[in-house]
Amino acid sequence: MIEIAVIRNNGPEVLERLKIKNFDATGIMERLQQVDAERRQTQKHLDDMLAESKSLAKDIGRLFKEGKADEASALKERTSAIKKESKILQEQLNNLSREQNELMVQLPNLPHESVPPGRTAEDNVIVSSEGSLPELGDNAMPHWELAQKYQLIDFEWGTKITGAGFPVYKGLGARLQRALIAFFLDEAIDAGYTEYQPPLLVNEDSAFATGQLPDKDGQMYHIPLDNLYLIPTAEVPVTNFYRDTILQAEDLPVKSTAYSLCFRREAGSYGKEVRGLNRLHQFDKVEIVQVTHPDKSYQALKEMVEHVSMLLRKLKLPYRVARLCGGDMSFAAALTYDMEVFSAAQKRWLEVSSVSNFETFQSNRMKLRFRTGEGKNEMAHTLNGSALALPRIMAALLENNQSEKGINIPEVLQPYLRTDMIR
RNA sequence: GGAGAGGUGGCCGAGUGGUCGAAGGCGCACGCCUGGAAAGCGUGUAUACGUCAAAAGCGUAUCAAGGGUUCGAAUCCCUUUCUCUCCGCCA
Repeated sequence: MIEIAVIRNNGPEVLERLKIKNFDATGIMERLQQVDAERRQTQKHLDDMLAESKSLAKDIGRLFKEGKADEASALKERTSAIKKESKILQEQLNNLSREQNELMVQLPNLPHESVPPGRTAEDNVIVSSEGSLPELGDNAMPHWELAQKYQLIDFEWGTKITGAGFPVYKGLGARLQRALIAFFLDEAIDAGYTEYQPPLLVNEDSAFATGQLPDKDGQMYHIPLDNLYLIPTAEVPVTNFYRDTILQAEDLPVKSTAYSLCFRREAGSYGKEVRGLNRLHQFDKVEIVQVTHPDKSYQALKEMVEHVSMLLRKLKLPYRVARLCGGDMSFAAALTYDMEVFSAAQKRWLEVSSVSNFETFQSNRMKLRFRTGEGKNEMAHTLNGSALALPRIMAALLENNQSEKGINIPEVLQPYLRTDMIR
């Protein structure tokens, strides 16, 4: 949620910046400013009224004690009149607050000034790339064929048990998953993150706080009986650890990491985009999350991008980093870098990580603050990134490292997998 | 799932209709004391919104949440929710 003070004082700028996200906020902003003014006026009116009522009640109490029941009764008339009026005002205030909130929640986060304009992924700006693209022979196989050949994944079983998008990893495929998870977690721990195992189901408040609700309602699996959502990313539970919290300045930055399963309905996806491991309903991911001082968040964003880059270098995967354009960014993000690896047999760049700074957007929704040195409470900044999402990493590893003899395992994974090749 | 008990400030804990944002304690911060520390003493120590250019100050709300009774509610009533204990079920 954008802070109300910004909306109140910098209206034109808000409109301009949201245009970068291809969001026309004119109508919402107009109404919002109107509602905000009305709300404040109503509250002032109500507060004054309640103040009078309160002081009258005190007088009445005193008069009763002094045995002046007649005088007290006279005051009661005024006080009950106030009560009637204030009830109406209270209702108006509630309605205005609700409307204000409903409007606020519809506004996406303001993009950072460095966000390039644009509509689709085509308009993203590649800011760096590293590693050379492997040249595979004509008989190179895509990962789904390799998975079949080496008995690593059974897509059929998954379809039988659940449906498309729920693969069954088996044998070395399952072990490779586990190796990657352990590797990613160990690297995150070495980088100063604390490991957590969060719940995989979250309540409405949590899903709202990180911005999945109401924006992405249809993208999450929902369990109506208990009104819980399956997490689309560990970002949701982990960031929500600090919902309704006031941290001390010296606690910052808070760095958390978690491995979790992620569940996404991916309604509307089809075709080669979803072939094999490219897009799943259930997948594994290690997430890194930071809560930082507002002055430090862009430094932290840089570090997180660097951390993910380091992982990809260690895995010897060619990758590139894209700064997302306004149109391709998520609702809640102020600045996002996508990390893509080259999947050599598919000859495609696959997004394996998305690292974002949300500034105060999530903090404001979840009331995540910190106490400054001067003893004031301020919104903290939140950030998160995948480090990393497993399926596409697996796809690229299988495709890029295939050979006549088998699939070569990168050195860093060998101790975890206890082999150097899948044969 | 059944029965019962309970949710008060960072923590513990008092408070069953009247000046209560809430005693007392702990913790924390600052000051005094000390060679230094501990102890001791003193002062301070919630959040949100509103008012204000801003701060101070002031106003309002908040004792799980929402509603009700009353001139007045932490205190009485209703609903919801969460926690705990016992029973049942169960990895």
